[in-house]
Amino acid sequence: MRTSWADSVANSASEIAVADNNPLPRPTRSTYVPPHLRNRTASEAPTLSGPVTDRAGFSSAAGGSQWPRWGGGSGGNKPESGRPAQGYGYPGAGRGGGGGGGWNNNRSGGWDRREREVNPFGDDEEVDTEHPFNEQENSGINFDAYEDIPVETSGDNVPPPVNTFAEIDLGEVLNQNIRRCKYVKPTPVQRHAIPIALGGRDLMACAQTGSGKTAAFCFPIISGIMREQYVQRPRVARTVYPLALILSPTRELSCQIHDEAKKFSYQTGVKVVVAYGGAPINQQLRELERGVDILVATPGRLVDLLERARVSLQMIRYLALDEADRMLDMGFEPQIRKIVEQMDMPTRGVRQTMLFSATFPREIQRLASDFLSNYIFLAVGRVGSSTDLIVQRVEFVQETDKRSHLMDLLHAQRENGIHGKQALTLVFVETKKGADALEHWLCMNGFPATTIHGDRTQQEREMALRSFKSGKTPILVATDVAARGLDIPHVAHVVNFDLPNDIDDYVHRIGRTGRAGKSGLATAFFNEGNLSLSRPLAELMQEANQEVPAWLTRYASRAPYGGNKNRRSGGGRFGGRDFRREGSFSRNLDYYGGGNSSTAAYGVPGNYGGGYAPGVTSAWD
DNA sequence: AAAAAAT
Repeated sequence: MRTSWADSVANSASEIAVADNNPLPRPTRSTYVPPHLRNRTASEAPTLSGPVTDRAGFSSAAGGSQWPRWGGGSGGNKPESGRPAQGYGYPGAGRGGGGGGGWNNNRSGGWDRREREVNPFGDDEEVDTEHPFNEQENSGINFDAYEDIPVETSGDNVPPPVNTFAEIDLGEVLNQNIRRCKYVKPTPVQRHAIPIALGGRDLMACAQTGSGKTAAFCFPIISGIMREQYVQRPRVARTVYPLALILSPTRELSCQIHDEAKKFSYQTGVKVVVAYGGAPINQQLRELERGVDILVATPGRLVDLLERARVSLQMIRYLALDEADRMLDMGFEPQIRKIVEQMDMPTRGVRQTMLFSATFPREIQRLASDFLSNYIFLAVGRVGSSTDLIVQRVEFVQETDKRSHLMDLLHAQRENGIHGKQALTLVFVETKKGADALEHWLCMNGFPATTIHGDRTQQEREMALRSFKSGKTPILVATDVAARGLDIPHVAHVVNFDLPNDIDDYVHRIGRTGRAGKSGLATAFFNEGNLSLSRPLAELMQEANQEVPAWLTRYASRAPYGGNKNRRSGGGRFGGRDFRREGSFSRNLDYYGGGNSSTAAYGVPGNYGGGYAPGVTSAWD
């Protein structure tokens, strides 16, 4: 039987009082610490925030600091990754003044910020330290859906995966937050990616957001920053020096990552700030000035901040690109190169770089390798594993019939729904104008809808998302701005009103449902305008054990090879192969290689039974 | 051709 989190917390509250040897003040409202008693550890090291081993509550000092102490002057290195000794300079040295020396620890501004930190978990209850990772607890993630998922890794000396959070020494404070999040055991991507990241290795990972991808790169980053005894950063007027940078392709996704990272870093002293366009910059500047360890950002706003010299990347130790293939495609690549290669960020091999996405076209992998050093490639998933959870339907609908067809779907859905309530339905269209038009039409016809796309103000976008999540407008019409990464609970149905031209986009779109191991439905409207998608779509559906309509198979068999960019560029659909391994020996398996072997890929159902089939797709972000 | 991302 399931025990609620609140119950177990209540039951163990008295034990905690004894068992908890965490020196930090509790986040309870009743605990008032007068100013003169605050920040006692800091008084032992006046300009710094105190030894992090105290703050983090690590069970041992094993490993020690992975990086050279910035104030110590010793040129240590990261033994695990064999990085060269780093001769960091001390930018701004001598410019600071006064008592504490010329350094400013941005993480602690004279008092311990944690005492004022808003509890992102919305309660002030303690967590169960007596029964860490109690298997009876339930995070809401359906772990059974993740059993026996095959994993492919390549690269030198891949650290072995772990099976439990307890096996990883992330630090007690972070462990508490993991329990507060009700994560009982790591998801497959976390099991593999966290040890790799903690080992200081660069990583290219194909993984599913719904199963905790954000945590997979956040935990090691937060833990790594905490493990620093302290970090001394330059003090240059109005410039801040984050230690970690997380980039994502949309503003809403950056916000989401920020929210998650804030939860994970609660009470750790690690400060997370988000910066994105469309919102007043002054507020973001103020947040930055209050100190930042982890900066989550969209590229445009970050470039702005860098050009204003309000942010410097020279202290960056961790770089994470979420939706990395998107970040490196034509639209974004120049900006990313500018940020990573042409500003003041430490070079690859000096910083640690982690790229995450589900889809990783070979061409993008090749590009991405510019940013990586001796990296490990990780692919988590199995033929049809995740998309098994999403029922995919394709219907032949002429352009002129799409609206009435959608109306039929929505009516049927409403009638089958509980109390006649409309289930959350996400409708993807091709254009911003089309989104507005469809939204208007739906509203006119009695279906409360809203829309999200790049022509709306940021306020409108955020309002639309809130209104959808809350069920106030249970239909959200969206462009591809909402296709990737967004974790919207309870999306029952994704409708591809207009299909995308790229199968990877389709994979990301339908992945907005069937999250966290739950089931979902995806319906696509297909017509002659989508011929180039017929082959990859039919393949994908077949590989995911979906029913492929005969008419679609016919279209697919007639469709010219190469109509889809992924066929050419090397597919990145799951099953994701490390492009470094695609030498001549695997030519006959390389369905995406541009060779004629690819024609063998289609219509060979015999391969799909077990294990990997090359070029397999799933809804893994 | 469209979408996203700075003002």
